[in-house]
Formats: sequence, structure tokens, C-alpha cells
Amino acid sequence: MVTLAEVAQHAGVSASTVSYVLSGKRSISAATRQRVERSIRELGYHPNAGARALASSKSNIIALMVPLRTDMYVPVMMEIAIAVATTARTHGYDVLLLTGEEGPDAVRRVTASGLADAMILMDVELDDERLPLLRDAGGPTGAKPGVGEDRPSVLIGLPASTSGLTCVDLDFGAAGALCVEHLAMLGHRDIAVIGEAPAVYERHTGFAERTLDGLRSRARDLGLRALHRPCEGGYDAMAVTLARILDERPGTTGFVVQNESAVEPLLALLRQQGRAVPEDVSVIAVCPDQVATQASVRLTSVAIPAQEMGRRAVELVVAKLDGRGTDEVVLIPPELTVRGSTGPVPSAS
Amino acid sequence: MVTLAEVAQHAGVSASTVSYVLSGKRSISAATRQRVERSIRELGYHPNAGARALASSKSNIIALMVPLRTDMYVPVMMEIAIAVATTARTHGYDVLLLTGEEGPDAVRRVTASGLADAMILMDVELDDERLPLLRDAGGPTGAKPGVGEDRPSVLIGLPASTSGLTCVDLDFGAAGALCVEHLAMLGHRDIAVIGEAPAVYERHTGFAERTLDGLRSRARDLGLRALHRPCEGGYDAMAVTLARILDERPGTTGFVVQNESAVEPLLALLRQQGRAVPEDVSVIAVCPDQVATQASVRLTSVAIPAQEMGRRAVELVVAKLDGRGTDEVVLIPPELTVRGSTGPVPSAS
DNA sequence: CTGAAAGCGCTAACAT
DNA sequence: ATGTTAGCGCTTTCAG
Repeated sequence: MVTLAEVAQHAGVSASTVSYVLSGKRSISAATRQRVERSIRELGYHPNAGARALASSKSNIIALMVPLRTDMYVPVMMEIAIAVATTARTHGYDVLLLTGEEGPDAVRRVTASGLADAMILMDVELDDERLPLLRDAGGPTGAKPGVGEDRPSVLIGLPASTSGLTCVDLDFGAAGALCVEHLAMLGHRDIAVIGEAPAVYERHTGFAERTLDGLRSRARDLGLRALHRPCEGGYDAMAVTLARILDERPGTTGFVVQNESAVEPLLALLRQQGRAVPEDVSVIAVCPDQVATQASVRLTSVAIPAQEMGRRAVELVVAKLDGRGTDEVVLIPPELTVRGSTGPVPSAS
Repeated sequence: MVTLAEVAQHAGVSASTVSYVLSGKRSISAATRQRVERSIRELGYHPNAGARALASSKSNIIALMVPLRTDMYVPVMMEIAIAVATTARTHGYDVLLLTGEEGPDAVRRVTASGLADAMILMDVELDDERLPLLRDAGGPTGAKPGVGEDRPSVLIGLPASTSGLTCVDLDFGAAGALCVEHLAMLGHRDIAVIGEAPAVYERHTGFAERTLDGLRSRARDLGLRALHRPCEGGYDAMAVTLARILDERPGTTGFVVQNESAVEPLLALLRQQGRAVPEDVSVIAVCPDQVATQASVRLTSVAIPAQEMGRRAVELVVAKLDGRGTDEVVLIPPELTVRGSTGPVPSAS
């Protein structure tokens, strides 16, 4: 194994010079730099991660905690995780993959051992048990005098109280409002909201509620009636839910769907009932673009910007590690894309 | 930050004693052990990962390289990744998430820096450019005399040549054969195989070809005719593909589908054409159980055991790290579950 | 069964 | 602009 000392010897300089060439933390004459770089290349030197971490008390690793549960829409998580990993690399960090399984203990373990310099948490619950740990061990505010004690974190998703925390999320409230506006503009007055599985609401993940709040309040403003029904997803559950909705509000002409596994069943059922989309009813979804474009009908939708969420989370956490950056809540503005599933409300006939 | 030395002092023992209590590498009197453990608890001590890695030349980290591309069925990857992470934890390892983006360089970087002790690679291509690196730097065979130079790896998937490599995968050949046997048993003579997107075949990922080979050879043995057509997935592509198949082989009564995004479109199209499943035609899929059970028809399927693949990969890699374990190819036997989408061939009428 | 002490490879003062 | 050197916190001989 090639060590820094060997590189130094080979290049005829001191160890610290090699170190500084690597880190760029002090100016090096072009000549020396080149000799050192040449030696590094010729010897095939790779700095030892452990030694570095020990000497600098920085591991250059960001821990990413993903939910163990897989009842959320998985591709979104994967996309976020991949975006986190690639963005982290562009900032010189690697990503450690933690599952929610260990819970708060994982936070302590990874944080206290110096395994990771910072954490990104996905799928935060409104009153997450990991939050207290994060609050007092992270951020410029909470920085202890002792070196390297600071372990900043960023949440993807919003807990009930964000004080002392940094969070990134889609502005689901605005997303809900956007859906209503679009339908209202097309003349729809009676809309139904097909939501996530009841379990999602019970777990208090927040995003579903926020969508609903935004949606209802805008519906109120615009004078629309909105009926909300959670739905497990899948054909059977969707069939039941749809029947109930149409029973209660036969005049429903617009559907907002926030549940990837309900999208296709809904479209199939509507088709089967002879309700044409978008001629008879309009459907708008809050879902990743991929789902919207690959459905049997190209769906008008508000996108869930998975990549951007991952990227922003990394940028925030890196900013904190660099001493820039503050506790803040970044709500990504939703974007609505009109595709083929929404249209003007049918004229009464 | 609490150090081992502080624990030692607090417990009134030497540093090495604390270390040995932690590692269990030599016998400690019950009395001392308890005093040490108490100090550890009271002080809230967590061993420093960097120092450990440096002193022991083991990071206790396994790198997992996932494909950047997301045209594969994502939930399976996620499930594998999560299984890898949780299984690794039970063996005392953490998981570093690498994307394919960096390619071979990532292997070198992570391996040479000692960041990870071993690697698991997903989505290996038949002639993957990372393989040479892995072959000569890993495994009991390739162990260099110098300590800690050995970086074992395990592939999830099979490359063209597996010599000097350890691999885990579903036995896709057997899976294909199983599908044919099931259909043959039900009396089907003309079957169509709806495969992955052409890109998957072109990329030479292997698994799709292996399924097909197993399927065709068994079809030959049993005297069935099998027509294979790749398919992009999605409604439009599936419609075209289906039309061609029925045009060329109007007598087709059995479908084998290996493409998650073609499953639902196929079912919808069959329904639309008035072909009842399983009365008129049988459909069998090679897909994760979740897909099979959540489709609009409960599908008879051969499962893709994502969790088991992840778990096995970790177990193999840990065995290698422990000096047990050999280069071997683990092919997981496929299991066929009969659900509602297959039945006897309709009697000629 | 326990201690003492020599590194592991690198970083970051402190020198010059 | 470069060299010297003292650790970083832990593991692991070597001694007892």
C-alpha cells in the first residue's frame, strides 16, 4: 500500500508538502506541485480514508437515512437517494446508506463515531423521535466549542416544528392549490380528492395533509366543493372508493389523485364506466413526471421533483458543513404540467 | 468527545483493556468487564470510526454500487439495496452507496483508500469494465501477502465469465423453463414471450437472455412453439407488440411477460379485445411478487427474490472478509406461484 | 488476566 | 514556499 510518506520520498519533498498539494490549503510552486502529482500518479497513491478522518476529524461522508418501510412510492425514494449520492460526490462526499430500522440509535452511532460528518433524513414524521437528537447536535447555532462536534443535518420532508432544523420539501400546500386552480379555471365545481392510503395519514408524514390543506383552502376561495377520500391503491380499493365518491357526489367532474398506485386503477375504472378522460371528467395527479407520462392517459400533473429534492438537501448540508448556511426551510415551488387528462367541464346537456 | 483513554481512566484500567472489552479478542475478568462497560455507558463513549479504521485497516464498510440508470425496475433495486443495508448491519457493517456514474474509478477509489472493506455490485453487464479490477483485487485466491490489501467483491447478476468472481442471481434460465412447464402442463402449445425493452438486450445485462434461453430450450423439449418479442413497455408499445404477435401466431394462448411496465398494459389490452384471462388466454410473469399481487388480475408468476439476493450477497461478502467463503456462483432457484392468471387451454370450439 | 508502548497514515500547527 | 513534528484515537504486539 502506497503511503503519503512514500510519495513524499519519491518526489523529494516532505510529507506535509504532499498533503498540501492534495488539499490546496497553501500555495505550492508549480514545479513542486507537478513533481508531486507525477509521483502520485506513478505510484498509484490513494490517501487512506481512515487516517484522514482521524487526523482531520472529518470523514467526508454524509449519512442518508431512508425509510425501511416501502409503502411509499419507491421510485421517488430511489431517485432522491441517487441524486443525493451523485450530488454529494460533486462536493467531495460519499454517502452512507442507513435504513430507518435502527431509529435514533443509528443517528447517535453514526454521528458520535465520526463515521459521517452530517445526515440527511428522508420520510420524516411530523413528530419524529430523531428530531431532538438532530436539533441539539447540528447547525451553526448548536456548534459546540470543541472541534468536530457539530453534525449538521437536513430533513427531506417537514416535521411539525421546524425550529432549529433545516428542511427541504416540495411545497405540497401550493401543489394542492395549483390543482384546484387548474380545475377551477376549466370550469369544474365539484372535485374529488383521492388521497394516500389511510396508513400514510395515520403515520403523520405531513405531506398528504399539507396537500389537502392547500387544496381545500383554495377550493374555498374559489367556491369549489372538494370531497377527500384516502385510498389504499390497487384496483379493488379504488373501485370501492370511486363508487362511494360518485354515490355521494354524482356531479363530480374533476379528480385530484395523490397516490401513484391509484392512478392506473382510476383511469381503468373510469374507462370501464364509459366516462371519457378528459371529455367527461378531468384527472390531475400529484406524482413524479415519469408516472404522469407513462400512464395509459398522459396525465396533467404537479410533479414531485425527486432529483431536485435530493440535490438541494446535499447543497444545504454541505453549506452547513462549510460554515455557510443556516437553518431554513426550503419549499420547492410546484409546477403544473398540462397534458391530456384535463379539459373544460362538459356543458350541461 | 469521549475517547477510549478517558473510559480507561474512568474505569481504572488501561486503554488496551478497554479495547479488548470492546473487541472480545482476549478474555477479561467479569469484574473488569463490568466496570469498563459501566464507564462506557456513563460517559456515553462511542469508538471513533476513523481511528479504528486506521489502526485495524478495516473500515467495517461495504460499498454498494447501484446503477445510475433507472430504466430497470426500480423497486427491485431499492429492495435489494435495503436488504443489503439491513443485512450488513446485522454483521456489523455499514453500507456506502455508490452510483455507477464514476464507473471503474469508484471501485479504485473506494477500494484503494480503504474506505470500504468490500464491494457489492448491482446490474453487472456481461462484459463489465469493472470486472478486471475486481478479479485481481479480491477473494481468498487473490489475497496479497500484505495485510488488508484484499478487497473481496460480490456481484448481483452474472457477467459473461464468472471465473475468479462471486455472483448471486436468480436462476433466470430455470425461471424461464418453469414458466414453459407450467403452461405446457395446462395444455398450451403456442406461447408468446413479451420481453424487456430492446435496450436491455442491447446492453447485455444477461438476465433477459438467460430467461429466454431457458424458456426456449424447455419449449423445444416439450414441443411448444415460443415466439419472443422485446417490448418497451407502456400502452402504445404493448399494443403494437401484441398486434404483431397475434397477427403472426393467432393461435397463441399463453403469454410469458418479463417486463414490469408491460404487465398492466397487456392485461388491459387483452380485456379490451374481449380475451378473458385465464379463460381464453393465460398470462404468467417473471416479476416481483408485489407486482404480481397488485396487478388488475392476480398474476401467476415466478418471483424475483430481491430481498434474498441482497441478503445472500452480503453473506457471501462477509464470508470472504472472514476468510471463509470462496468464489462461487449462487443461483437462487426460482419459485412459481400459481395465482389467477393461468388456466387450462380452452378446448377447441 | 492486564499494562505499556509502538505505530497506523495523515493533517495542521509551528518553524524557517 | 517548504520542512519538522506533534498528535488524532485506536489496535495490537510484547511483557509481565
